[in-house]
Amino acid sequence: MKRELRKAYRLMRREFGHRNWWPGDTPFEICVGAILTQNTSWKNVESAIANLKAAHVLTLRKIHALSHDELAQLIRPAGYFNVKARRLRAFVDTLVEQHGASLKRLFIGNTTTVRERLLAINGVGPETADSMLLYAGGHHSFVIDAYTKRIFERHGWCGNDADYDALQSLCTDSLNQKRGAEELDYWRDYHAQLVAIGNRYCKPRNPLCGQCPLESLLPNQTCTRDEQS
DNA sequence: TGCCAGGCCGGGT
DNA sequence: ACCCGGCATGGC
Repeated sequence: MKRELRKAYRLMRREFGHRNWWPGDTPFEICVGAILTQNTSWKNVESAIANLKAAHVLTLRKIHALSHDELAQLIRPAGYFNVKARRLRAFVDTLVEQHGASLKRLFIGNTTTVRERLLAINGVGPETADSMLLYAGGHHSFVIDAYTKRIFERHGWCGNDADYDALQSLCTDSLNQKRGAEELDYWRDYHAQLVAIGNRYCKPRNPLCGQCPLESLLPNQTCTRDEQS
């Protein structure tokens, strides 16, 4: 199993090259993107981010100063704009009130502590927290998402009942052969590769297309659909 | 046209 | 401890 997961990376990497992810010019922008992309396609998030940039408000202080309605309208293309405006505010409020308006300070400490800190913010769940930790904070915290679950389940690497923590443990325990910056890059790119696979090949209702680089890892070539049971 | 997208929260059992 | 409805736009 562990070997399978590492082999999967080599196959994806061969197909896509190093993804050099996450889209975002600054750590703060990455955090904003992490909240905006909740249950939403990245395309819509790009347009919301573009609005924030065009309005020159993509900074901690500026967002902090915006009214709810101003913020909500700017991020409208990302969907759930009222909810997400509230969540962005909760995030920047916490930064300002508890961490001296400094992202850097938010990320100081061991990964477990910082993760708890993030999860305590209303609107920041496991995936959002791990995305911030891994891509903005430089912490070794593996990101699990809907793609990860779908791909792992399809390949028999987890059951239908696997929850976030189970999948994260699986990844962490299987992909921890490297150290330091090398592992950080590995985990960042691994998740990026899964997203690429998910966007390209592993859609919910799509059968296998015969093109997916992970196809050779399937336990049973005759099993071509998600919903077998 | 309906279904889906890189979740998370709050209220009800 | 689960289960579920709600949240909303844009792309195919």
